[in-house]
Amino acid sequence: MPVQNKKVSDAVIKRLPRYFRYLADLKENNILRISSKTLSEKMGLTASQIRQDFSCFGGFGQQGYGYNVETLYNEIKKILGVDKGFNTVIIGAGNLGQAIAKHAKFAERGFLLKGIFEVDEKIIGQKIKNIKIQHISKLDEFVKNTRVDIAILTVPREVAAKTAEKVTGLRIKGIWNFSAAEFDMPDDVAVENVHLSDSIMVLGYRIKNK
Amino acid sequence: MPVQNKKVSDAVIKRLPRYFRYLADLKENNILRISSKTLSEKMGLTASQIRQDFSCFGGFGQQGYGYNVETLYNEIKKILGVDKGFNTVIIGAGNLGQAIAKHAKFAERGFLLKGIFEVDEKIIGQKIKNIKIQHISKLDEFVKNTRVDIAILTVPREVAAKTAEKVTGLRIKGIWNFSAAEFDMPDDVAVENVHLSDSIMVLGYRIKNK
DNA sequence: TAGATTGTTAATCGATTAACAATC
DNA sequence: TAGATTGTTAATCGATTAACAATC
Repeated sequence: MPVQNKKVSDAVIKRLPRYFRYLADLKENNILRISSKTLSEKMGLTASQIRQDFSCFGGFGQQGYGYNVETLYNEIKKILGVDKGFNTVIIGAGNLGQAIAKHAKFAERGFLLKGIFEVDEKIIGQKIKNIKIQHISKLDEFVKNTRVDIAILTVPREVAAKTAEKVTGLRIKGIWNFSAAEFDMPDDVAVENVHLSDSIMVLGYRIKNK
Repeated sequence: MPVQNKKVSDAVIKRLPRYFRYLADLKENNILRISSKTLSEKMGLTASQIRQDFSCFGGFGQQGYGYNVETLYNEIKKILGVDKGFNTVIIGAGNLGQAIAKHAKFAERGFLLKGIFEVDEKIIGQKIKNIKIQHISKLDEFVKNTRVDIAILTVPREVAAKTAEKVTGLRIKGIWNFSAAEFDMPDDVAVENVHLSDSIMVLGYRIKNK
């Protein structure tokens, strides 16, 4: 059984979704097996790194054969928790919050949107994907009835920290943060920042220095 | 003059926007100077790393004093190219494309939206921030009249690679890619991927393994 | 001046790559 | 079987951290 004994490094974890995408693609193209060498050429990695990465979780290959695409896909799916799925709520139904709510891809990947919360009365009551946008004050009651794994934070910077605190108080264990704020959270809360401004600035730098 | 002789590593570049954010914050709070030690505590880095990072660009501090916030802010701004600014176009005016178009923050950071392009006739002709959404076929002519540095790609995965090629053919030097596709580009084109699905999957992993 | 703090060189740590025995 | 390819151990590379002379 692929038991993960020593802590897996961040670098490896960040590559997992990329492996997952490539394997989904191979699967779609009815490719049954793949060697670390072939995969490395497709992905622009070294074969060595691929084997090292997978071996963190026990290794799923077979000498002389390579990896069975279906098996590997399923294993990574399990490692990422996508097989079990996660329930999410969006907090902040502005432009970005609404765009994310409407994004079909997340559901496909096992991230199910269960609720949308806002403070702006003009937006509250509207429906997105058959989910009625509620006032943020209703969140407490909501989490009592529905398991919520992830809060997607698309609120303005000024209220982000406060909202993050509120959310962790409700025992939500993960925050997907789109606000420009950063916050320290208790150790049992996972935060993943999507700083779009940072990302485009890195692009700017690269253009300038090409 | 802070001349950058040897290639600056990716790790450093990715930290620059974060420094920039923290410095903007310090500036806003009328803090005039800061030492690497104090900044390191705020940001959760080591003072050593901060000094190493800045020294890649020549070093902006002074012994016994630390760094002048305003100066450092301006230097990083220059390094990132934010002072000169970048012109952008959005290609794909779906939910995400529209949300990005409406996002005020990018303009503040020197990324000016100049055009929006689509294929869906139902959307074409609408206006966002006083910019009329045009058919993608108008892009060629558009770039003849307006300098475009960055194409923001919010098109479906299936057409992403083709669109990226089109864009580079028009001499646009940077692609901010939100589609799940990946593409190899000529060396003089910079691509920055924002794989939202990857990001939320990493979060899922972390929640599961806390 | 004395204390503080830089920029840089050296040491350490961790991640990537290479090599290879094991084996399908 | 012989060839292919794994998982893993060892070597290398690069990034982070520590130390410290220089100096404001």
